[in-house]
Amino acid sequence: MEIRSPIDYEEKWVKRWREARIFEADPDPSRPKYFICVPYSYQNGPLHLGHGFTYTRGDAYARFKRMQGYNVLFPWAWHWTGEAVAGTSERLKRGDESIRRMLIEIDGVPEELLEKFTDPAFVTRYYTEENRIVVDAMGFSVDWRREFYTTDLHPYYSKFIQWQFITLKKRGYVAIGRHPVVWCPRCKSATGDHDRLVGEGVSPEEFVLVLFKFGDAYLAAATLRPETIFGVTNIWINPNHEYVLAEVDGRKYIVSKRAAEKLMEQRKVKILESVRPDDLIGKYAEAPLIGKPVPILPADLVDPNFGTGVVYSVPAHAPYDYAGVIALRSNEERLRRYGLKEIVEKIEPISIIRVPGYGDYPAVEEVERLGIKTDTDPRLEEATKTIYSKEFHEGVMKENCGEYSGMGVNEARDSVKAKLIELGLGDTMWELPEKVICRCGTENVVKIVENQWFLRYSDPEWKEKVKKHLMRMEIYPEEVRQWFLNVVDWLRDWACTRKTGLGTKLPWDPEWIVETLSDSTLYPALYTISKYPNLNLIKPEQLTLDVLNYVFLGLGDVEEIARKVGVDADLLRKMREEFLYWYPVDMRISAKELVPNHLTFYIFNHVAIFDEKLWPRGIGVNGMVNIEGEKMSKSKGNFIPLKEAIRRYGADVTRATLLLAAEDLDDPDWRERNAIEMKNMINQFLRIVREIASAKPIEKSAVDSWLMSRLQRRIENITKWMEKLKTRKAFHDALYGLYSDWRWYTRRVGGSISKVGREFIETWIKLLAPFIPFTAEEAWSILGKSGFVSVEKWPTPRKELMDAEAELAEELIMRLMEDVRSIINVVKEKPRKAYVYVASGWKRGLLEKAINLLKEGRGREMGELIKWIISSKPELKRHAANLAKLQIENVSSLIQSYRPENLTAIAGRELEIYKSAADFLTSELGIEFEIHSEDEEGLYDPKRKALSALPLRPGIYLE
RNA sequence: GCGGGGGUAGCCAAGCCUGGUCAAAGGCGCAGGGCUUAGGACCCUGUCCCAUAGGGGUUCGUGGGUUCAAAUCCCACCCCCCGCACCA
Repeated sequence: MEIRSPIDYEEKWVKRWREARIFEADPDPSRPKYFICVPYSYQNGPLHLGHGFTYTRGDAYARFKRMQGYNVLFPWAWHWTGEAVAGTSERLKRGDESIRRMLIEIDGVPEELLEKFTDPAFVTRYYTEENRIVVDAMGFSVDWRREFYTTDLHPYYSKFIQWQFITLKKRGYVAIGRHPVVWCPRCKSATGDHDRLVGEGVSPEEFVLVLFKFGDAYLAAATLRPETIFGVTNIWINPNHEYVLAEVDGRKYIVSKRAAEKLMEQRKVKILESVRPDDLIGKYAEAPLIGKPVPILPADLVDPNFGTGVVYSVPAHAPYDYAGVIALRSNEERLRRYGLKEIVEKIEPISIIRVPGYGDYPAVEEVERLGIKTDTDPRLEEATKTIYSKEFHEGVMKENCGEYSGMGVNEARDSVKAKLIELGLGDTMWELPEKVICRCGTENVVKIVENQWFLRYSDPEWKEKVKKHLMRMEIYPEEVRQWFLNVVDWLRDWACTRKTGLGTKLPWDPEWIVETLSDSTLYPALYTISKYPNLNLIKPEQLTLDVLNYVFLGLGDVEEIARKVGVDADLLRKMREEFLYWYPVDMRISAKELVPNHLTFYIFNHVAIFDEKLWPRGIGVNGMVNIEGEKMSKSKGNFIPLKEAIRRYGADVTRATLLLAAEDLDDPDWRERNAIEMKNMINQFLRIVREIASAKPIEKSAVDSWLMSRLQRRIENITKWMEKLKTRKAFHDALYGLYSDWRWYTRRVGGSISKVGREFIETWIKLLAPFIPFTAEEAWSILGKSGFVSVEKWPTPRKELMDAEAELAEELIMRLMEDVRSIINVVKEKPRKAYVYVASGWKRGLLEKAINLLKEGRGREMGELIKWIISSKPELKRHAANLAKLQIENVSSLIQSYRPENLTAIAGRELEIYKSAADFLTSELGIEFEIHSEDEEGLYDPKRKALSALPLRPGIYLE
C-alpha cells in the first residue's frame, strides 16, 4: 500500500527525518529524558481518525518536549492479542458476506487477499504493515528501532509477558477460581457485548435459592429478595410446564426442567426424574427460617425459563404475587380442577416491611391503583421495580421478622442470605436478568468457568498503593484523577486468561492464553530494551527469566547470568542502565475509554512489579472522535481511516483539524468543512512565509515593539497550555493567535515588514512545529534555514521584550477606530472628517482617582469622583456624574490587563500616539483625521465633544 | 442502578476552577465592500433586538438563592453523551 498526500512536501520530510534519524533516542546523561507513549492499537483494521486524535496529541507533546531540550523517547508497537481477529477469520471462513463487504469496502483490503484473511496471524500482520505506513505518513516522531508486536508469534514479546506473569504470581497477585460468564451453548464460548443480537449490557446476577422442604427434596425458589421470606404465603409454579427432581451438588431440588439444564453449566447436576406440576399443586412445602408450611399453587406469572421456575409468593410486597392471588381467585376452573378454593381464600398478604409513602401492603396498593386484574399484565414489571427500589433504599423490617426486625432492607437482605446458606436452606444460582441472544441466534445462559486465573485487583493493599500513587501523579485533565480513584475502588478481580485467540501462553498452565488487556499493562518497559534484540545485539532466546529479572528488577549476579545465557555481561549492564535511564514513563496519552480498564491496570501492574520510583508519572486523557456530530462506526458508514484522511487533506491538515476540535474530556467532532478551512489556513501561512522569504526587510517599524511584546505573551501562553496538555488551546493560539497579531501588524505597517517581523515569522514556525510538523519544516526551509525545525529550540518568552505600554498604545488606536466605526454605524452617514480630542491635562487627576478607587475595590463609590470634578471645575457640574461613570468604566476594563503606571504613562502620551496613527486611521476608515488637545486655544468643536474626552478615551466629533 | 462528562448566540466551539475586562474569543455559515479577466483563495466590515454620537434592552438548559455585581458560586429540577468486566 502507499499513501499519497495531496501536499507534495509531506513525503519528502518523512524521508529526511528518517535519514537524519532525529527521532531515534539513546540514553544521554547530559540531557533530561522524557519518555512518552500511547497505547498500541489492536491490529484488526486500519487506523482511523480516533487513533489519529490520541496519537497526534501524543506526537505533538513528544515534539514539544523534544524542542524544549528533553531527550524524548516516543516508541511504537502493535497489539495482536485477542479473540476478535480470530472471530473475523472464522466468519470469513463460514462465508459471511457482510464481513467480506466490510473488509473490502471500508477497510480497503484487496479482494484477492481475502482468502488469506482466514488466518488471524495474516490479518494482524497485514494491518501492521499498512498501519506502519500510516504512522509515518502522519508524521509521528517515532523511534522505530524499538518496534514490536504482541503474542507468541513474535520472537520475544511472549518472553516478556511470561516473565511478567511469573513475577506477578510469585508476589501473590494471581489467583485461581471460578467465574460466571454469559455463555453461548452453541458457540461454546463466552458472548461479549458486541457478539449479541439481544441483551447488550446484560451481565450475570447472583440469585438466592430459597429452599422449601418438600419430602426429602427441596423446592428451590429463586429470588433477589430473600429478606421477604417472612412474608411468604405460598409457592407458585407454572402448571403447564415440566418440572424435574434433580440432584445438585448432592442435594435434591425440584425445579423446572429448563432450570435444571441451565444449572448444569454452573453446578454438578443430575436429573433424577420428571415431576408433573399436578403432583405438586395443592400440597405444602415448609418455608425456611420461619418453619411454616405453605401451599404450592399454580400461576401463569411463573416463567419456567427464568430462574428455577419456582417462585415463592409475598403478596404484601410483590405486585406479581398479589396479582397472582387475584388471578387465581377469579379462575374458577383452576380452583375447581385442583380443589384449591379453600386454600386460596385463606391467603392474606403478610406485611413485613415498613416503607415511607406506603401503607402496610405496598404491592396491594400499587396493583389496585393501576387496576391490574391478571398476573401477566405488563405493568406489573414497572410496579415491581418501583417497590423494589423504594423498599431497598428506605424500607425497614417490621417486628415480625425475628432477629432482622428493625434492620434496613438492604442490610437484612445480605444477612438473611448468609443465614439461609449457613443453615443449608439457601443456595445461589447465576442468572441473566434479561434475555441474551448470541449473534448465532442461540439464547445464552450463565456458565461458571472453572480454574479461571485472576489478577487480584480486589486486593485492598494493592488498591491502597495504587490510590496513593494516583494522588501523586500528573493527570490531565484533573477531573480524571477522581474517576481513576473511583475505578480503583470498584475494581474486582480480573479474569486474565482465555482459551482462544492469539496471545501468550500462561507459563505455568499452557491451556490458557494471557488475555488481551492483561498482556498490555507493562510493555512500555519493554520499549526501553527492545532495540537490543531488534538490532541483533542479543538473541530473543537469550531473554531468559534470569536476564529479564536482572534487567528490570536488578536481581541476580550479572556475570553469572551472562555466562549462563552466553552474552557479554556489559551488554546486560547496558540494558539495565538503559531501562533505568528511560523509566519511569513520564506521560502516557490515551482516549478516555481506557480509564476504567487499560490505564488502571497499567498503574496496578507497575505498582506490583517495579520499585516505587519507576511507577508511571503522568497520564493524559482525551475524548473520542465523532464524525459530523455522530459517533464513528463502520456500520453507520461514517468510518474514516487515517489513510483516507491523509489522501484527502494531507497529514498536517488532519492533525490540525483534530487538534483544534477538542481537548480534555470533550469529544472532538471531525467536520469536513473544518478540514477544508484548515487547508486554506495552512496555505495562507505558507504564503506569508514565502512573502517574507522574498521580501527585503526594513530596519525598523513603528509597531515592532508591539509585535514583539505580543509574541512573548503568546509564547508564554502556548507553553503554559502545552505543559498542561491543553493541545487545543495551545495550537489555537499558535495558529490563529499569532496570525491575528501578524495581520494587525502588516495592516499597521502597510506592507513594509521590518527585521523584527521576520523574527516573528521564524518564531511562529517553531511554535507550530509540534502541531503541523511538515508545514513547519517546509516553512523553515523556505526561509532558507538549515537543519530541522523539529529539533530547534522551543522559544522562551523574553521578559525584556514585554512592553505593556506599547500594547496599550496600540489598543487605544484599536479602540478609537472601533468607536469611530460604531458612531458611523449609528448615524448611518459617512462623515468626511473626524476630530479627535485628547482630554485636558487636569483630567488626569480624574484618571488617578479612578484607578485608586478600583484598586481599593470601591469602583461603585463614584461620589468622590463627582465631588472632585465639581470642586476642580465648577462649570462642569452638569456633566460630572456622567464623566465619573465613563471614567470608571473605561479604567475598569483597562486595569485588567495593564498596570496603573502603564495607564498614567500612556495617558501622558496620548496626543502623540493618535497623531502618529492619523494616517493609518485615515487609510483604514477613508476619512480625514485631525487630532487636537482639549486645551487648545480656539478649538474647533461645534458639538462640544471635547467635554466628554477623558484620559485614555478621547472625545470624537464627526462631520 | 453506579460512576464520569456536558447543555453558551444560525451551526461548531471558548469562557466557568480564580465572579466585574462578557452581547460573550475563534471558526463556519450568511450579508456588504475590496482585490481579481472570472472563480477560488485572500483582505476589510457587519451578523440577538432597538438606536442619526461611541448608547440602551433582553440573553448563556429550567426554576430558585448568594452578591453592589453571576454564563461564572450555591440548591433543586429537566435533558444529552460516555464507561460499567472479558470487549479490544
